[in-house]
Amino acid sequence: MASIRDVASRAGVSPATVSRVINGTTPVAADKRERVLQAIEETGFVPNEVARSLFKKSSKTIGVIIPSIRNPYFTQLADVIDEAAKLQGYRIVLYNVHHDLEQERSALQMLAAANADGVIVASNNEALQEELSHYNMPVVVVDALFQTQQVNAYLYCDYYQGGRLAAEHLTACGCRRMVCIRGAQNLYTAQARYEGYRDFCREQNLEERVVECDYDFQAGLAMTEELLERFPDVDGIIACNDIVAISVYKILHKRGIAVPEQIQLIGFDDIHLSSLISPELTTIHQPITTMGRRAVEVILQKGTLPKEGRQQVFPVSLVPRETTRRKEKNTK
Amino acid sequence: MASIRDVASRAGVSPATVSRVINGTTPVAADKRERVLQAIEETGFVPNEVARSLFKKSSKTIGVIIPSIRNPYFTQLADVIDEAAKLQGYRIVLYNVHHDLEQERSALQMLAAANADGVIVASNNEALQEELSHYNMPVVVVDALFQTQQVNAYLYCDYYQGGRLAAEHLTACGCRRMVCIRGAQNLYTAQARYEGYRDFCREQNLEERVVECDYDFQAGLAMTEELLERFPDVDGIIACNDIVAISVYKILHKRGIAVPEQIQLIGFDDIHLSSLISPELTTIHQPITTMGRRAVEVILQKGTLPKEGRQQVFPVSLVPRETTRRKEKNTK
DNA sequence: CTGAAAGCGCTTACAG
DNA sequence: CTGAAAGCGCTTACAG
Repeated sequence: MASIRDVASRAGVSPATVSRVINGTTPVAADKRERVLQAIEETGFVPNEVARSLFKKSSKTIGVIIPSIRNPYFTQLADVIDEAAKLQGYRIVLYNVHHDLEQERSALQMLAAANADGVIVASNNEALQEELSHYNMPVVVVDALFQTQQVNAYLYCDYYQGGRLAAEHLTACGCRRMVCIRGAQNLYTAQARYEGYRDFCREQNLEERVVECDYDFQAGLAMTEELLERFPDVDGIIACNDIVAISVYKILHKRGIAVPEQIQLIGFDDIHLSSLISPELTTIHQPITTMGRRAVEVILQKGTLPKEGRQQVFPVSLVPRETTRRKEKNTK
Repeated sequence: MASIRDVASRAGVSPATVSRVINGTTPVAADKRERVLQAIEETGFVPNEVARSLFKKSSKTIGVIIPSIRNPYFTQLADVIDEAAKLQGYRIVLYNVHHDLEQERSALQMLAAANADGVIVASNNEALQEELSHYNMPVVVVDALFQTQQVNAYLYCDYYQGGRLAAEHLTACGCRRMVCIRGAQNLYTAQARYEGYRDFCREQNLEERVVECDYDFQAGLAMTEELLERFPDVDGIIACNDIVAISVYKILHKRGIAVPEQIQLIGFDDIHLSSLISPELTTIHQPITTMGRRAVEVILQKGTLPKEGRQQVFPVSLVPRETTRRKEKNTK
C-alpha cells in the first residue's frame, strides 16, 4: 500500500503538505493541491488509520459489547446504535462476548488499546464494574444497573413497572393461576421484573408461582416442560423475554394447548419478531430505539453529563396482541 | 494511561526490556523481569494495540461485512465466524453495511486502514469486486458469486440444487400450483435458486409462477398479499428464505388459510428460528456453521489456497418439518 | 502557504 | 541478557 511519503514524492511536496490537503487543516496552494490529489488518485493511497489514530488518540470508533449476537434484542439495539453512530461519523465495533466475563474483559482491553472513543456495554456482570472505570474513555451501560456505579451513564427501562404491567394485564385477562418465568436473579433486569410481578401478586392476594430460566430459546423450551409439570393448572404465563415466550408458545402449541384460550402468554422487550410470529405476541415494550440513540449521544458528549444524570430510566408499556385476551368488559 | 516508558522507568529498565517481558520474545534476567511485572501491576499498564499494530502490520483482527444485522442468517454466520476466529486468537470486527455499496466500500477501507488480517464479506454487489482486489489482505466472499473473481475464495451453497429440492418436495407433497417467491435476480444466490425451481418445472411440465421479493420481513409481508391476489388458487409457496417464509406464514395465518392443509410452505437457509416457530418451518438447509469455519480457515492460511480451490460449493439438503406434508405413499 | 523535525507508543535489528 | 536507536505512517507545532 502506498504511504503518504510515496504520494509526497510523486507530487513533489512534503508529507506534511499531503496531510494538509487530505485533512483540509491548512490552506494549500492550488497547484500543489492539484498535484497531490493527482498523486493520491494514481497511487490509490488510503491513509493508514492506525497511524492516524496513534497520533490522534481517537479512532472514530464506538465499541459495543453485547452478551449474545443470537438474541434479537441485542442485535436490534446494536443496529440502532450503529445507525446513530454513523450519522455522527463514527463507526461501531461489535463484540459478542457470550455472557463471559473473561471475554468482556478482553473486549474492553482491546477497545481501550484501540483508542476507542467510548464503549456501550450491555452486561450484567457486577464483577466487570471495577474494570469499567480503569479506562479513560466514556462508558455507558445499557440494560443493566449495578450496585456500585462507576461509569458515565446507566440506561435501562422501568423493568419493575414492566413486571407489574404484565401481571396486571394477565389478571385483567382473567388469569388466576399465572406463573412467572423469571430470569436469573443475579441480573438486575430480571430481578426488577420479578419484583414487579411479586408485589402485584401480594397486593392482589394472588399466590406467587415462579420458575427461573435463562434468556434463550433452548432454556425456554426446557423450562416450559418443567413448568407444565409443576403447575399443571396454569392459566397464564409471564415470560422473562420475548424469545423465551416464543419457546413457551412452541411447547404449548406442540401439546395442543390453545393460546390464549387455555393459557395466556405475555413476553417482554417487544423485539420485531414478536409481532411477526403467529399468533402475534403480547408483550411489554422497551423503547430500544430511544435507548440506543441516547447511548450514542452520551458517548459523544464525552461524559460531560452531570452526575445526577447518570441513571436514565426509560418507560415501558403494554402491547396487547394475540396471545392474551381481555375479559369482555369494555368490549362493547 | 500508563505507557511502556512509564513502566520502564518505574522498573529501572529500558522500554525494550519491558517489551521483551510482555512478549516473551527474548529471555530477560529474572530480577528485572520481576520488577517489570511489578511495575505493570502497579500502573495497570495495557499495551497500546494501535502502536503495536502500526509496527506489526497485523491487528489480529478479521473483518466481517454483512448486509444486515437484522437478518438472522447473517448473525448466525457472524457468530460462527466469531467463535472460530477466537479459537485462533483473532477477534472479529463486524460491519453492518445495510446493503449499501458506499458503506461496503468504507468498511473495506477502514479494515485495510486498520491493518485487518483479512476480511470475510457477504455481499452481492458486483460493483464491489474491483475494490476487493485493491487491498493486500486476504478476502473471502461468502454467500455470493461474482462474474469476475478476484479474491481468495468464494464460499457458497448449491443454491440451484436447493431450488430444485424445494420444488421437488412441494410436488411430492401434492402441490400442482406452486408459486416461487424469488429474491432479486441481480443476486447470484437468488438467481440460482430460481433456476433450480424453473428447470424442475420445465422438466415436469408445470406452469411457472413467480413473484419477486427482498430478503426481509416487511417485504415478505407485502409480497404475500400480492401473491394471493395474483394466484388465488396457489397450493404451495417456495419462499426465497426463512424470514420471508415466516412472513408468508403470518399472512396465511391471519387470513385463516391452513398450512400445510391448504397451502404448503417451504423456506430456505434453515436458520435456528425456523425450527423454533410454530409450526416448524420446512426448509432447505445451508451448512452455515461449516461455511463460517471454512471462511476463517481460508483467511488464516493467508491466501495460500491454490487457484483451483477458489470456489467452494457446499451442499444443501431438505429439512421436512411441519409446514409441508408428503402425500401418503411410503407412509405405511 | 510550506518544509523539517519531533512525536504518538510500541518493536526489533544491532551492538555489546 | 540489555540498551540506544531507528522506524511503523501519520500529524502538528514551529519557523520561515
